[in-house]
Formats: sequence, structure tokens, C-alpha cells
Amino acid sequence: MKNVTLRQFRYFEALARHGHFRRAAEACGISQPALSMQIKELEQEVGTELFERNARQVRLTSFGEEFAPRIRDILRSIDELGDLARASGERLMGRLRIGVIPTVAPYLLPTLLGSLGSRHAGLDIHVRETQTPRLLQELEDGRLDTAIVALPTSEPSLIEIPLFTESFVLVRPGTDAGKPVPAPDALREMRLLLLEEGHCFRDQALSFCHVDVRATPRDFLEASSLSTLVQMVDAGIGITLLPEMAVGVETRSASVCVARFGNPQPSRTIGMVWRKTSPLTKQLVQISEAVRTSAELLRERTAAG
Amino acid sequence: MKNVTLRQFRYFEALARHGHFRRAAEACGISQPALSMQIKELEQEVGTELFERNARQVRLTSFGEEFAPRIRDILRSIDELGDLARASGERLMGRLRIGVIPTVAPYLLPTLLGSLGSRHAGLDIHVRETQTPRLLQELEDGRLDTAIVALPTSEPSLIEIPLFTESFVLVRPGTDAGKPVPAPDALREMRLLLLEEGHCFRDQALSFCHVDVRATPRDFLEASSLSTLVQMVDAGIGITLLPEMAVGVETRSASVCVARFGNPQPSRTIGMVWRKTSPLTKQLVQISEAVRTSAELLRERTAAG
DNA sequence: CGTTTTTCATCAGATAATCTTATCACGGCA
DNA sequence: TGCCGTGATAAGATTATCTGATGAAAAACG
Repeated sequence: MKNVTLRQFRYFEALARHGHFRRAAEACGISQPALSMQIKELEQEVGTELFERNARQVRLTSFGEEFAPRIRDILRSIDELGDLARASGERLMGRLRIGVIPTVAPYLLPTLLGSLGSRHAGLDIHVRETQTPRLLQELEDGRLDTAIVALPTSEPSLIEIPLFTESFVLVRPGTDAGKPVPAPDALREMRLLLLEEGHCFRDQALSFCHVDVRATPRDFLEASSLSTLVQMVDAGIGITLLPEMAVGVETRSASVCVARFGNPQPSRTIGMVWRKTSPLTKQLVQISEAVRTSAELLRERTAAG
Repeated sequence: MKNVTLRQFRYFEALARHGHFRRAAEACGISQPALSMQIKELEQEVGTELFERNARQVRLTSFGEEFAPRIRDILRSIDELGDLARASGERLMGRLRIGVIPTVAPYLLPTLLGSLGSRHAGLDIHVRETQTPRLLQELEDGRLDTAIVALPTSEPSLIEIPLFTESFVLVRPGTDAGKPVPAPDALREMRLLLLEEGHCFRDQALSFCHVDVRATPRDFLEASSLSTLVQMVDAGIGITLLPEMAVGVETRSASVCVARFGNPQPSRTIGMVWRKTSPLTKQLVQISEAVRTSAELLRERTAAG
């Protein structure tokens, strides 16, 4: 074990992830033979086969299975070493990999990236937009530094700090303007349009209507983005909910009408989360303040417009 | 942080440990310029100076100080990776680094190494003989796989399993043969010869005589080994205690007399300890059984002789 | 106060590790 | 059977790393 190299670990990780020599090699930016050789050498060093090469597929042996999480841990530690170095300057700079859920990203990011970019030159921001479970997984794996999601996440390994709370508003066809706002339970009996499964906002909306999320869903019509939802409402297909932050952008070019609910107002809390062990904590707190400011700014602008 | 290498980590660790380029390089088995270059490259990669090169000494910067434990963790993880591989075979083989306290090593090791070596060829045993605190430190650092010390160690990160309990016997000049055995407290008033500070056996002996170990010690005469102690007794300088296991070897060529104490008999429990996280657990349990057998054998032989 | 010694940095050339391109061997599949 | 697509292997090119010689700067010595 004296001659293993990090390179071998990185290649191992890639191969374990892709289960395919050529693709893993490509991901590593090397040729397939180079990967083959390094893997072979690693196996020699370890003294056991790590991968089972069936003609059809490449997968971890049971021993490799035991090996992989340790390798990942090591690689993550090294990644965090870099974070530590970056953090040492106290200064906000270097790579920052941030994940954002799809029902927040399009509205928050333009403002946020603008303000972060101008106030902290030298901050290299990578954004990943996908649904919460995937974001949390990537966070755990060390492939993200932080994520903006709806709280709570209930992940004990993560710190979560709230950023802002946003209400949901009712969106109806323009012809419904002035009609009374239905009670939450009444929504169940109407044509409520929802995001497709996996979006936390879908669950939050259902929960507001007192629909058990786990129950076999009635055949709601489903869309893949808030923008589509509004277009469907506009076409008179039904009604939907929108998080406040999306209202300005999404309803601008549609002839739909927007109404607030009375109490209890439906809402969700958006927050920022990161690994408790992350050495970037100080930086991330700074970032979170920038996010909060951006959200504030956005709310003011929306209210004004 | 994408181009760091384990090699650089190992060199970093060595330099941090030795605080001296030439000696660290020597420890790594490379030339001093090679070390300089790799360290420089690591610093470049990290983006910060890790060492402060005073003309007089090389020491970690405050940032390097933060860096070092993480590096050590990583190196230890990799070491354990090797252990895991070895352990996977269930078979007892590969490198085994074992530490033993000085008042046990000379008596136990000949038998033990013999039995381990013959029964488990392919087991590459490295023995380290030094005092308990150092053994425990090296165990924590991952520089030892296991240690044989007096229990308890009170280290929560270690597993300890008892091997055997040995009594202490009184050793007096041959002319004292037949005299009554003094009570423990009486020993305080006699010329009791002890090992020098740091040996756990010294503390155990003092404790038996109800001397507070922390109290300013009376001017006991001190020796650096049990062998020396017996020679001093032989020369009529005083009396001493010996752990049973040492009696056979140490009193053979001396004209001293050995007497057992009445109840309560002084004694200590010798045990084996290792990191709870060690993947070698199964192997170490096997080893511990071998040790217990060796000790048994030794006791029988001593009783016979 | 000059000289010697010690220490780390730097450089050029030698050596070893790693990569690429070309090619093979094997099994699935039409 | 002949054609993919797969991973393994081989030879030569490239890159990383090491050594040995040397330099500069400070400390130790006489």
C-alpha cells in the first residue's frame, strides 16, 4: 500500500461511478488504456480484484464495494483540504459549487449571480439546478459546496440556515378575476395543476390542500416547470399555485389573475444547507447573507412592478 | 487541488514531523532537493506557505498547522485501506506493527515471535519497544497496529482486551533468604529500587507501597531496566520488585532470593489494545490468542525451571 | 572578524512513471 | 460468419520526479 496514488483513487472512483472503462476514461480526460493500466496497478497494489469485468459490464466486486466508500471519503477529505486553503484567506474566492432547486433557481439566480459576481471578483461559481434529493446527495458526496432548498431537510450531517419565507399564491384564468378565493380543501375538487413528481413544491402544494402526498394521486395534470403551469392556466385548463418569487416573471406575459389566500397562508421556508464539516463555513455564511439580500431586493422589485 | 499527490502528503508529513529538510528527506529515502521541490509544489497547489523557513528551523505556519492533522487523517485512512485489503483474506499475513512495553518485551517476545513466525509464515512483524504513552500515541497516529501494555489505558478510541495477570514478587539479596516478607507499607522505609520515570511498572510498584505517585518522590535509586535493578539488589544496594514474567530470566545468574507477598498480592493485568476503527480486528483477536498462549507457555516453563 | 559549517533553494541532466496510438482478443449480435 | 463494442496489451513519446552539483544566507567557530 506504499505505492498507491491519488490518481489511481480518482480513476477508481470514476470507474466505479461509470461502470465503463471508456466513459470513465473520458470523464478523467485520459485514454482508455491509461485507465486500464492504473486500475490494474491499483488492484495489484491492493492485492485483490476490485472490479468484475463481465463481457457486458464492469462492476465492483464485493471487496471493491467495501473499498469504494473509503476512497470517496479520502477524495472528499482532499477536496475539503482545498476548501480549507481557500477559506484560510477569509476572503471569498475560488470555486464555489452551489445547487439550487428548480422552483427557485430561475428567479433568484440572475440577481444573486450579479451581486456575488460584482462584489466578489475571483469567485468562480458553478451552479447546479436539480431537485432536492439529488442536491443533498451531491452535497454529501462533496460534489457540491452548498445548496439552496426548502427547509427542513432533516439531514443530521448538514447545517441549515433559513434565508427567507415565501407564500404561495393562487393563479387562475383571467376570467376568474374577482371571484372569491376558495378554501384550501376546496382546491382538491378543482382542476389543480401541479409540477411532476420529485419537485418539493409539488408536495408543498398538495400538503396545503390536505392531500396525503403518499396517497395514490388523483390524476392531476402535471408540468415540468412553473412556466408551463402558468401557460396551462392561461389556456383555461385549470388553476395552480405559484411561489411568490415566481409570480413576477411567470405571470407577466399571461392573462391570468393572481390572488392571495387568507389565513392560513400557504408558504415555505427556503434555506441554505452545507456539510457540518465543511471548512467553508465562514464563507458560506457570507454567501447566505448575499442570498438573503438578493431575495429581499427581488421581493421589493416584484412588489414595485 | 486537482494535482496534489499522496507523495506530497507523505513528504509533508515527514517534514512536519522532523522539522528539517535533510532529515525528513532521508526518512523518505530521497534526496533533499526532491523534498524541497515537492513541498514547494504542494504549497503552490494549496496557494499558501505551509512551512516557515527560519534560518534556524523549519516549522509549520499557522495554516500548515491546520493542514497537518487532516493530512495525517488522510494518510491513516489509506494505511487502513491496506489493512482492509489484508484483512479481507481473513488470513493472518502482511505487515503487523506491534508495540510492547519494556518490562514485558524481553521476556514475552522470544516465545511470541517464534510461535507467530512459525504458525503464520508471510506475517511480517515489526516490533517497537517503548513506554506506554508513546505506544498509545503511535497507535493513534496509525504508526502501530496494536500494542501490549498494562491495562487499563483509559483511551476511549481504543479497544483493550486482557491477556494475562502477573503478580509482582519481592527480590532481596541472597542473605535475606528466609527473612519474613515485609508488609507493603514497610517497603517505603526500605531501600526500594525502582525503574526510572515513565515506566508504568514503576508506578505500579509505588502504588503497591501506597506511595502517591504524584508526590515529590523520595530519592529512590533508579534504573533503566529490570536487569539493572536485579544487579543492584545483588550488589546489596537494596531490594526491588519484579513482575513474575521477568523472574526466570533476570534472577538466573544472580544470588538474590525471591519471595512472594501474602495477600493482597500485588499484580498487574497485561493486555492488547488497538484502534476501534482498525479493520484488522479479526486478525488482532487471533494474534491476542497467540500472545495468551505464549504467555501461558512461558509461565509453565518458568515454574518448571 | 573572517572562516567554516549548516541549511535550504535552484539548476541540468538522468531516470522512472504515465500517457497515447495502434493493435489484439473476446463475446454478443445480426 | 462477419461486424461492432468491449477491455487488455505493447511500443514509443511525454511528463513527472529524482539525483548530484552548486549557490546563497545565516549560524557557529576559532
